[in-house]
Amino acid sequence: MMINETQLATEFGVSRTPLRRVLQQLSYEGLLEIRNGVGTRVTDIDMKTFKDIYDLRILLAETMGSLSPNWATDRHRETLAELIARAEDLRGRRDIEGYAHLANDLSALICDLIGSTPMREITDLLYYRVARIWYTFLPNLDWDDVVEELLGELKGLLAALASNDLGTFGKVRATYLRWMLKKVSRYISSD
Amino acid sequence: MMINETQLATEFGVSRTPLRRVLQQLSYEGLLEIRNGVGTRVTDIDMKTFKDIYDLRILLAETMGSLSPNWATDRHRETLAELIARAEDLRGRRDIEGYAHLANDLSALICDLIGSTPMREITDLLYYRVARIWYTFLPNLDWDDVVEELLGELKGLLAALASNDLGTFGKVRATYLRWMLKKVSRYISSD
DNA sequence: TGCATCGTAGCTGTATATAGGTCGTGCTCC
DNA sequence: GGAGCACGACCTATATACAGCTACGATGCA
Repeated sequence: MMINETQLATEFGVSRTPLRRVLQQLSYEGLLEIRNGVGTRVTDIDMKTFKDIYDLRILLAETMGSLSPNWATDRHRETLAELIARAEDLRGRRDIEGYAHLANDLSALICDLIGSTPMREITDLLYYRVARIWYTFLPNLDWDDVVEELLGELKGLLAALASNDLGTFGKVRATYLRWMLKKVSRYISSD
Repeated sequence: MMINETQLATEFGVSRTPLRRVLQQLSYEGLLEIRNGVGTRVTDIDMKTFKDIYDLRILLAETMGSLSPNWATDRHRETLAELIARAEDLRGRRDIEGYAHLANDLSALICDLIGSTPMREITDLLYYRVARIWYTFLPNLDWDDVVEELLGELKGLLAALASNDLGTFGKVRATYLRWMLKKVSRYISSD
């Protein structure tokens, strides 16, 4: 998808200057490619990069328990319980946008449990870098399968939070990430 | 240290626009703090963040052998040999700027051995985020001690490269990072 | 003398005109 | 007919003027 600065600036009701500030940050985060004289386009991602990012996310998830974790509070547990309710609501109802919002909120919750600021920022960055790719694959996967796997993760995460065990929490998350990677890899190879 | 956009733009012979692009990126990387109506200042770093970043760098270094490493070439070994020569030249000659350049080049060499693009970018980012802090501590440390430790690392790295063992390479690097962290921590606590 | 308030200097944020770069198209020349 | 070159449309990059924000100090009043 191509992006036109003037057009987008008009659409948002601002001038090109603040818009460019945002575009350049997105470019820096790897979501856009800006080429002088040509245009700006949303990057697509190759399979190697996709796997590299997932490997890194898995590594970070497995380590989140040992690198200055935050203390889990009741608020975290309540939020997670809400997410489980929303996930159960997704059963049988093919709502990709709903799944996306749920995944975003879950990512935010997890980041909130990471006490190390640089690790939190990187975890957040890597999530948004592959999220959009994952969503493009979602329509090709078995919906019930995806929802059940998500529910399994959420319940595992809540159990870990209940005993305040962020080590296990990270391990559960890593398992889920591995599952996602495997799911997408299989789709790619069969493409 | 405070930064004035207009002044700095004049100094570099460009207008404020491209300068601001750079400042905003540095701000995004956490090296600057930009406040509307007030000014832009170089951030200083608290000890917790410093330790968090080092913990993360150590983790990444230890994992660089297993997460899609690049193949070491003769060019890498030659460059490393040059770095060793430069380090030996530093013996007895208290040249902090020379040490800084050496460390930068070493960091670039290491990043060049990381095949995973996101991991390489993060490794690079984290290096530059703490490098300037390290240099402010350098004058307070025993120079010979620092140079010998660096030489020890460089030789260890070269030995690992010789047998094309990036796992060991990362372990050696991690050991050096731990030493740096310990050195600075001790200085902080005794301050 | 203490305090509140307002003005102002100086900074970053935004808008906009202009410059510079890239690629496609069509003409020209071989 | 084909290759090469010049031109123009369209894009991002930069320069610059102006608006908005913040901190601080001067000033007037209690």
